[in-house]
Amino acid sequence: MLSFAEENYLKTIYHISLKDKKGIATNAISEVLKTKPSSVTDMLKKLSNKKMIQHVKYYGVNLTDKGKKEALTIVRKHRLWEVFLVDKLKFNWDEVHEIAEQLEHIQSKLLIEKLDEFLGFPTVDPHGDPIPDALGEIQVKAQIPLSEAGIKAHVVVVGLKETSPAFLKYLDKSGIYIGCKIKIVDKVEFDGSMEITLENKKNMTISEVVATNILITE
Amino acid sequence: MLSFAEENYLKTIYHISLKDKKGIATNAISEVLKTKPSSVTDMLKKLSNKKMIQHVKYYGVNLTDKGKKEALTIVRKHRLWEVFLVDKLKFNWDEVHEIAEQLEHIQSKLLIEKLDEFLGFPTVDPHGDPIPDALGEIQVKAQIPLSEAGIKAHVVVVGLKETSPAFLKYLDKSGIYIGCKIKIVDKVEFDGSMEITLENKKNMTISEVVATNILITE
DNA sequence: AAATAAATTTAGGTAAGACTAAAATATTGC
DNA sequence: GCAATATTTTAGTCTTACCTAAATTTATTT
Ligand SMILES: [Mn+2]
Ligand SMILES: [Mn+2]
Ligand SMILES: [Mn+2]
Ligand SMILES: [Mn+2]
Repeated sequence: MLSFAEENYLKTIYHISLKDKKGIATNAISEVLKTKPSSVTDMLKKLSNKKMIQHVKYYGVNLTDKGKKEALTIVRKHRLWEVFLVDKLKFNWDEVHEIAEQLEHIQSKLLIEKLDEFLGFPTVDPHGDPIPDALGEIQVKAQIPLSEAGIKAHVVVVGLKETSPAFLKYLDKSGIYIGCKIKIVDKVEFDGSMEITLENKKNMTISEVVATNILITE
Repeated sequence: MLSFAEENYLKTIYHISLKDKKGIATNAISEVLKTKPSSVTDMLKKLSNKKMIQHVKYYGVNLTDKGKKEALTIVRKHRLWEVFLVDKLKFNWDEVHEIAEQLEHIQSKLLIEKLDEFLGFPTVDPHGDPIPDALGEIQVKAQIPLSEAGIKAHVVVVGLKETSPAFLKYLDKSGIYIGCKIKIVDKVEFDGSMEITLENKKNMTISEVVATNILITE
């Protein structure tokens, strides 16, 4: 069994490792977790003893297979709970992270299996991030800007580049949200704008700026 | 903010206080929480400093209004989560307690309000125990044994005195569960057995032993 | 009314997880 | 290549929440 603190460190190391492929720096972890570097060093020793990480003094850490699996389990739980909060409890997608930070530590395999089923086995969370499956496999469908989708393509919105309130408000008004399906009807060469159809058959035109800031798959 | 440990102590003191109206003994708390009496004394000092309890050395503790309100909030969260686990995730009622012990500590007022709404504002949990409302008011309908219900009465099963696997199995087979409605058709004076009708119109006879171990309201 | 037993508190200690200050090591600039 | 700087680790504290052992207080016997 891992403590809350141990789980949070593993998850943080995992998240940093997606950018930094090599050894993760003590300072990088301390910045994310808002603890002092000396506290990080203490924890690294403990996680190293538990074979969750490999730690080379002064040179940084990497997750072991065991540690990576633990981290992915926590990420899975976090994202499933976020889906629950948004889809079932009608939270806004920008209100759920802090609560999921707590819920991700609840211990019960059966609970997560049943929650997954209750939610209809979602593959992305409300922010468009992929949800690892029960085996820790994460589906890394390439996320491309909507502006690069081909004509006649059917795509799914999975994320945003821009997250300013103004942009979110515009999307909300337009009926575009993470997970919604879009068909590309036409692209205007002149200004890069696109004609699209939403799930509800609503037809609309979006500017190139908007299209480059919406990330899709397929 | 209260720690998990502090919340667990308050909840335990509250539960004991439902039986023991006077000062709660240190030993009683230590038995429930499976900690040593000396550890309980330590915690009582802390809770006393926080004005959650009144502690008279060697004579026991009582919750203050503040402490009682905190305890009821935790009970409310525990029971709402149990309803969620049984009603939505299809857990069995005997599988949910341990998970609810964890979920009851999640901090978010809004979460509990939304969960309550999502569940349809339930008033009892899967074990028939009442759920305090957001203000900490608890509906205390008297629970009486089924054996004491009058002829022709329509009653609702709200709890059990006996919880042995054998008894639970029998109830399951008979179609009797917490929340089910029962009509009393007749009582046999000779052996105390009762003839009842279930919601699904099924007629059956139950022994006095069974009738005294089922708790009902109305 | 002592003596004994039971309950409770005090004293002192441990492990987890944070901290500060100081030492050790690595990196950078000239 | 070496001094200055940045990073990381070590050493020593603190708080929380537990523990054991011993002292204190209350309850029960005789
Ligand atoms: Mn999140
Ligand atoms: Mn997310
Ligand atoms: Mn319970
Ligand atoms: Mn219950």
